[in-house]
Amino acid sequence: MARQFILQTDDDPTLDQMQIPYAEELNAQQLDVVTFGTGASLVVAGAGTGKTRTLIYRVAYLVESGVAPEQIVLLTFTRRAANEMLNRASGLLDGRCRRVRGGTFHAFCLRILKQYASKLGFPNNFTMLDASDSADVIDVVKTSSGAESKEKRFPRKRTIQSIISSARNKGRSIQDVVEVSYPQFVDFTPQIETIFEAYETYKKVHGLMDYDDLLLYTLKLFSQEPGVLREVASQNRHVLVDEFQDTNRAQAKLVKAFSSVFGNVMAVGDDAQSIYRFRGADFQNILSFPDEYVGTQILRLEHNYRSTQHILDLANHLLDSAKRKYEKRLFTDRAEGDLPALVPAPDDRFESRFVSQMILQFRDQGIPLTEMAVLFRNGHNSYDLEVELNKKNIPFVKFGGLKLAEAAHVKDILAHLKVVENPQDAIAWNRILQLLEGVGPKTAGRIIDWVESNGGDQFILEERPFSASYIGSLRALFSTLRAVKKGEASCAEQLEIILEYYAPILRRVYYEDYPKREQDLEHFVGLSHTFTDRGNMLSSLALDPIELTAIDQQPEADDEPPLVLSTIHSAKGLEFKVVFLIHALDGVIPSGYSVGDAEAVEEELRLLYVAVTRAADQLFISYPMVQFRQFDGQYFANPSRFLANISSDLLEPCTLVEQTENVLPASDTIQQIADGSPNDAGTANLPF
DNA sequence: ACAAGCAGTTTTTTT
DNA sequence: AACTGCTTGT
Repeated sequence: MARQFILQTDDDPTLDQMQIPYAEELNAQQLDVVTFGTGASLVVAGAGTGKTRTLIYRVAYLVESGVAPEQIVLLTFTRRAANEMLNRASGLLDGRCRRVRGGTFHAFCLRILKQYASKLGFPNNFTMLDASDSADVIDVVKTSSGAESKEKRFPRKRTIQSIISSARNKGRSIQDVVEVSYPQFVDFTPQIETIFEAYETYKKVHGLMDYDDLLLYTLKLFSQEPGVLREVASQNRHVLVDEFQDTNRAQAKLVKAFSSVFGNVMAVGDDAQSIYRFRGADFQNILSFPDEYVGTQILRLEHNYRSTQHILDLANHLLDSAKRKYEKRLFTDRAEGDLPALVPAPDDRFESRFVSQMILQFRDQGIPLTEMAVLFRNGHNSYDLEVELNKKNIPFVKFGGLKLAEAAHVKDILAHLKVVENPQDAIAWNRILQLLEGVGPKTAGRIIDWVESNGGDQFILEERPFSASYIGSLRALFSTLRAVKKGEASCAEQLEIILEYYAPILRRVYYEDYPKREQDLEHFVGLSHTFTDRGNMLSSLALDPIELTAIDQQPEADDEPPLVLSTIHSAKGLEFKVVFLIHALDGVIPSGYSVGDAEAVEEELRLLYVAVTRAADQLFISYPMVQFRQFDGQYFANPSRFLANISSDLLEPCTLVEQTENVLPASDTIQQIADGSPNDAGTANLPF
């Protein structure tokens, strides 16, 4: 090892000269993290141990010790998390903290690539592909590369996209991924490999990048251009990484690269909360961190401030049953509170009525809706509940599930913007051309070829190698694109131009439900005022998608702050006083797709752990006993295998009973009734 | 030859 | 709700 010379910093303020009384506001472990000096550190932080709070104080501390805020990089999992942290840090100290750079790995890489794209042979106006755009590229190259087989079992475009993405994220070969995760398609491995190569070429030719490219091309840029690496890394005096257990190989390498000049990295994570294995995350990154950074200090946060002992007991029990043991035992000083409740409901409807009634009841007791959350494994698990909440006029926001930019009509208008931004973007062209009457895949392809070879990027139609049946619509399209491109119009104005052109198309294509979609688009235009330029807006929407339901809530801003509905994945890092976990069925959690793969089932168990540890005071786990399916009608569903055989000291089984006595005429309330003796191990009352 | 419409299947989780 | 395969219509 090279000799180290330590520079004395005697004029920097000491702890007691700082504005914030760190020693008073933090416990000893937290203070160690916050005041950590230079070099590499790994913070192993259990759920609810004040990890976010500690990071915020760390940022404030660094700023107070004289580090320029713009030299601090805070990498988080969502932009929501980054903004929240920086806002809180600003509240703690002052506005300087807002100048801290940060966001997701993808967003951070995008900013670098927008600067240096040309060094990689990409135009700097390259456009982003989301997962379904990527699948569309695959659809195109599948046919043109002749790899497609007429056999029935050829994988769908979405599946091929997942295979390719998985291989790239895990740094493995296509063959490996197919053999391990998609054994049913082993026979098609050569074709998938061909498609993969064609896919990579296609993106290069058309100036397109997918999510994985943002990470991988940034790494490529760094290895190809050491000067760029030095330039970027020398701006990062301190690198802080949240949720390190959910980073993949590429992200771990990026952290190394970002910190390669100063060597000051702090990675914070919890191996027990790793829930993104499916997209290449590897919690081994935590375990190998000390090997990667010689001299790493390992710091721990173990004191849970969030949950009652009962909730922690259940959480600890779940981890105990994991095959791979996590050396973690959370403890708290908090009073015991109520036992977590396991509530079987006869069916979906009962479950929804139960949850919504309990929510109203807690609200009457003074708990604001925002302090409560309903969590579920899949985005669609909450459909029935959403109907019930609407009926009862309970406002809610939903995180996870369909995103605004993923809705077909929004993708349509965004595709018009993309074409103006990057006329090479054949996928966007394809989308907007097929909206024209009389234009299908073949004709769209021919027009795209024409655009590429005839400078159609000026959107001028002179000759007409086109059929009369659609030349009119094509003219209208081109003149719209010219109008969008020409003016110095704002994003919102550009969208208005497109919308005016698109309105009749919307009505024709989505004749069944266009009013709803029109509303979405209007909200979307309103929202676009926050963006300054087109390129920025397009990439922001791809990287930090806005939830579709978040938009419905906007107009009535002074309404009661809403209840949170969220997939467990999207609830990461959040906490609530009251948590309902619904649809806790076997086949839902663990997902039916995971059974058979022990590692995948383990991840589902961690997912349940994450859900349970979101709760501070009250936890209700419910499931419908009967499920409906399209063809075989009703069938009985089993509760999650993770909840079977849990002692009633940890998770209290409860029953739901329909109210029989009519206290109120139109009462359809569900009444919780003690079944048998009060201390009977089998059942219990819920506090009505 | 190609588009459009219909019927039947298939759907995790996210940047 | 979206994708695939099939049939019909231009």
